[in-house]
Parts: sequence; C-alpha cells; structure tokens
Amino acid sequence: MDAQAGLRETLIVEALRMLEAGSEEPTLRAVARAAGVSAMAPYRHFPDKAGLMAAVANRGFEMLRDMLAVADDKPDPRDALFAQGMAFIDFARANPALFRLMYSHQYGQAGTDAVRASYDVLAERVAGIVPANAVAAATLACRSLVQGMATIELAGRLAPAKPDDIAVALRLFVSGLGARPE
Amino acid sequence: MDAQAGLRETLIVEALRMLEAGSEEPTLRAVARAAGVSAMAPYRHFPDKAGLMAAVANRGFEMLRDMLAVADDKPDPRDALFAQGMAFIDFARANPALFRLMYSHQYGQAGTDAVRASYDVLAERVAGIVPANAVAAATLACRSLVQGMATIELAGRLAPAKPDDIAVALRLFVSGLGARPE
DNA sequence: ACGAGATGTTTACACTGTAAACGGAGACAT
DNA sequence: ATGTCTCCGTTTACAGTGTAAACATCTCGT
Repeated sequence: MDAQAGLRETLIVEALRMLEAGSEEPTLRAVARAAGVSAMAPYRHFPDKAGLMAAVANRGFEMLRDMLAVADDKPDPRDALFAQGMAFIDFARANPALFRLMYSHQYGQAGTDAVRASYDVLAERVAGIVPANAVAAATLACRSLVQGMATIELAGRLAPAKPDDIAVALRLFVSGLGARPE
Repeated sequence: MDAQAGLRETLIVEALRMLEAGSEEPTLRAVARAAGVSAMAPYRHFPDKAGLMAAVANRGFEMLRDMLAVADDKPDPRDALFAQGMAFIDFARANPALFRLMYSHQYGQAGTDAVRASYDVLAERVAGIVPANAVAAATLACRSLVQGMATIELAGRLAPAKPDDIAVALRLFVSGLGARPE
C-alpha cells in the first residue's frame, strides 16, 4: 500500500502502524510483507533492521515535538510546562511501543536533530521560570521526570499508586522549580 | 560453574554476569551453555526465557535497594536524598544492561516485592521533607527523575550536555522539593 | 526393591536477520 | 538501435533463536 510514495517511506509508515497495533517491536520480515515486498527489499533503503527502526524512532520524536508544541498554549510558564508534561505522558500512553523504541539504546544515536527539536519546546518555557544558567539542567530534569514516570507506568509498576499520582507529582515538580528551599 | 548451588541459581548468576559483560540481553542458549547444561535445561526451572529474565531483574532490584540504603548516611534528609539519587545513577552506569532489563516492560509485573523494597528506601527520606499527603507523589517524582536521567544518558542523547548536568539537575530538584512556588 | 517424580538430554520445528547471487527496467552515450 | 550501467527488487541459503515432545537418569519414600 501507498506504493507510489517510495518504498522507504512505506516501510517507515508500515512499521509505525504495526508498532502501535501489537505492542511488540515488529519483525523486519513482517514489515516487508505488510509493504508488499520481499524480505530483502528493505536492505535497499536501510543498512539493517536497526536502520529502519532508527528512522521510525526519529519519526516518533517529530510527533512528540508536535504534541508538546500544541500543549504550549497557556500564558503562565508553569501552566504551560505542566501541560507539556501531561502531553508527554499522554503520548507515551497512546504509543507505548513507539515510546519505548525512542528511548531504546540500540537506536540511541539516531535522530539527534528531531530529539533536540522536541527538547527545545520544553527549554523555552523552562527559561521563563529558572535563571539562565540553570536552564540546561532544569530542562534535563523536566524531560527526565516525565520520561521516567512514563516508563515506570508502562512497565506496570504503578498499579498500587492512585491514578492521578502522575499529575500530582508533575505539579509538585513544576511548583518546586525555581523556588528556593525552606 | 557453581554447580552445587542448584541450577536455578547458577542460571540467574550466569545471566547477570553475561548481562554486564556484553551490554546486550544474552541468549537463553548462551546462558545454558555458560552454566554447562543443555539448551532445554532452563525450562525445568523457569516457564520460559521471560521467566528467567524476570528473576534476574528481581535480583537487580535487590542490588539497587542495597546501594540506595548504603548511600543513606547523611543526617540531613535532602543530602541523603541527593546521595541516593546519585547512587541510583551510578548503579545504572555500572550495570546498564541490567538497568534496562529492570525497566523493560516485558518483565514488568515481576519482582513486585523487591521493587517496593527499593522504593521504600527513598520514601523514608522523602517523608522527612514534604508533608505526609505528598509523600507518595514526591517519591514517584523522585524515582522517575533519576530513572529518566539514567535512561536518557544510557540512550546516548546527553552528549551535548555537560558531564555534571545530572548532579546539578538532581540538586535542583531536591532543593525545590517541599518549597512553595515564587 | 520399586514405582514415581524431579531433573537433564536429544531431536525437531517454525521463525528470525541477513549474506550472495541473480534479474529486469530505465538512462544515456555511441 | 545497441550496448552498458546503475537502481531496485527477487530468490535462495544459512546460522542462530525460543521452545514443544519424547526420552533417559537419578533420588527417595514406601
């Protein structure tokens, strides 16, 4: 399907679709089958399976950046940051397999541009809250927090907690940002 | 090797060792080979490969709990919490493959006891900082933060940042804990 | 002594990623 | 037109994986 768009694009789209359908990483052969080509055809466009998956992960970071940008509509920087955090969590919940792929180390060096772009959406709002020399660290903290919460939830270890613990924890973090202790 | 300790234990130990040596998840057959038994022998002790890996992940959480407990030697709760956070990061750096395994969703429901135990070490110190009704959320935030920082670093996306960004971000978070905004 | 269960082995199968060799269709110089 | 070249895809083959099924052996309570 979608044959005239070029096989490379078709493979990425198809892999993305299968990644959301079943929550497991799809087989290269299965992706090729879904694209209507032989098992070896993908090797004309990617060096190996990891190459294809890296391209898919990259696509994921572009989707993530868009979702974060959309959530960035509150006037107050803290409110905007909170909304972005929740959007991140929603993204992970909606595309768990893709989310895991994006942070899987095997495809880690790929997509650096898209990764930085999605990072920047957060950094701009953080810059409105903490002093300039703390922006880098605070942005790292921010992204790490939501990445960790999403991972822990997807791993199924959050069951004993209340369902809105994530929102409360995120609010707590945003409130503490830039405040001085005690 | 270590044959008289029982094959089940040998398999877990051997899998742990291989997990640290090469940073990839070992093959079930390779683990069996290293333990000096045939490929099918593990199935007498675990329902499938996931069963073995879940046991290994569980062992990982016990190691983690020990490391967090050791770091918990500062009188001030914030200092202790910071030290625990850095110990967590050190653990992830020292055992990257094991760390990834522990938070991989396929073995997620396993080891709930060990997970909770490692959680509690943090929660006790958090309880000394935030009001009682915020302990659950703050502990979740705390663990998520370090889990996320570790994952992002292991995925190789932290390269452009300064090496001590993690420590700075963690300090920032701990300082903000329990402070009120503005 | 003897049957029974626990533990390990061998064999077999479907499936994976990928190397190697082949084929055909268009572009282009002669 | 004809030959060559370069893409892009195919078929075939292979080593390695997780695991089902059947078989062997060892230990022990009776």
